[in-house]
Amino acid sequence: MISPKSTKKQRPRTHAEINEYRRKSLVEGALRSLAEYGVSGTTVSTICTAAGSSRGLLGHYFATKDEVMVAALEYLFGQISLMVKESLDKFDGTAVEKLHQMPSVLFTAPVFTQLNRTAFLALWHETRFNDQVRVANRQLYRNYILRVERMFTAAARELGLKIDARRAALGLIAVSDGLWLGLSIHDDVITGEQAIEICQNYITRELKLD
Amino acid sequence: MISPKSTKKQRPRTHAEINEYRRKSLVEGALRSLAEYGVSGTTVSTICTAAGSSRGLLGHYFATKDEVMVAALEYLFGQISLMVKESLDKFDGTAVEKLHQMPSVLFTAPVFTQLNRTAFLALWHETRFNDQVRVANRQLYRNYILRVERMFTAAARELGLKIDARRAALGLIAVSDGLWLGLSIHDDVITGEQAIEICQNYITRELKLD
DNA sequence: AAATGTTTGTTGAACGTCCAACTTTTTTAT
DNA sequence: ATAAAAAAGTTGGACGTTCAACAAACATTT
Repeated sequence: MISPKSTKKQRPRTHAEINEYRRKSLVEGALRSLAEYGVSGTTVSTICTAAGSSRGLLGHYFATKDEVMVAALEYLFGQISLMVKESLDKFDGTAVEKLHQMPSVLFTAPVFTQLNRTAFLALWHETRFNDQVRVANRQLYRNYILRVERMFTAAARELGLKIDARRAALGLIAVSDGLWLGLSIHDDVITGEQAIEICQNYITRELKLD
Repeated sequence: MISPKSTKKQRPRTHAEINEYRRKSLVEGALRSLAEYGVSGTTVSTICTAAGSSRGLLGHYFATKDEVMVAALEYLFGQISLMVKESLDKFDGTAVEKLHQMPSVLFTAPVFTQLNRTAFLALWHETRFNDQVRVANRQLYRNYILRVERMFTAAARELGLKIDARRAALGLIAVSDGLWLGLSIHDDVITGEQAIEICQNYITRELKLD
């Protein structure tokens, strides 16, 4: 059984704080339950236990379990996007260097954790079988593709290259998704370092740098 | 509700035939139930209904539901491997041409069907949360990597090239897995043709043909 | 004291497993 | 070759469990 995540800040007092805290707890609890037990093993009980609340509280914040799943997907996707963005912003370099740096961010902590990988796999499954989750994921996915596409466009402009930025973006996302999911199951087949190498190799060739 | 698949051959008579027929029916029923309802929606009832048998029969052929899942993964993986192998054997060409042809096989029917894609995603999820399925998948995956690696080795030898065949194989598998799973959710984001193009593009660059 | 947040109790439906009765095929005895 | 016995295959209901959703009671903040 998952134990509730230890809270760093002290327990919130006002209603506004409580609302935010509980919603976040429940969403994070859902992610941890999904990562631990999978889709079929995740129930309202396991989510609430992981969130450190009682069984019934979920109904206070979400109308249905599906709604929690949507919120969990948006939260996970948003957190990862934010972490990637922050890491790349911190990394001060050209557009080419930033693009090249991206796989390192994707395949190291705090993005590349067992929790994130496994929860992502479970939610990916949900995306196929849960209409609400699918709709939410489609939009997130579209935006993700656009962001990567823009990175390729910027890098190509820097190099004075003409490339098919969309195809390049789709390819890179496919490679990294494939490695993310493959690695989420078989840690012993590929290491994170190899994954980074494969992705960087892809970028290098797409930008004709070799 | 899924209707049982229409049988082409007439009803089997001998015990040996019946055993084979029923086992296959149940495994295919499991795949169709997984593709239709996902992991959480697949029950002994849905499997047996899809297989055209009564609820109780599953216990006669498999000790547990998990055992059916393992059999379903092995069956699906085996069927796809066989179809790819047959398509490539039929295609009479050099090792380079065969490798180049592989994505076309992976991303067109009868390999690239909604049933196969969706069942595969569901089983991939199972692989993470079901020990028996994970063990089975690990071996299947290893063999798959080795086969693709050998194709790259053969192609490189033909071209008089020195390449990292294993990394090339892992990369191609990652791309195609990513596209398979991405496409199985969002048909409108990428088409099969684009997926083939992206994979062939990867192979071309790995073999330094551009 | 009113509103909001939270826990606990209840309900009906659906689940997987088990199993006793039934049908069909195969073996044995004549 | 035929009939009886045995084995194998199949069915659907009973059982105990678990679930999501609902309802009611309790606690805390405003």
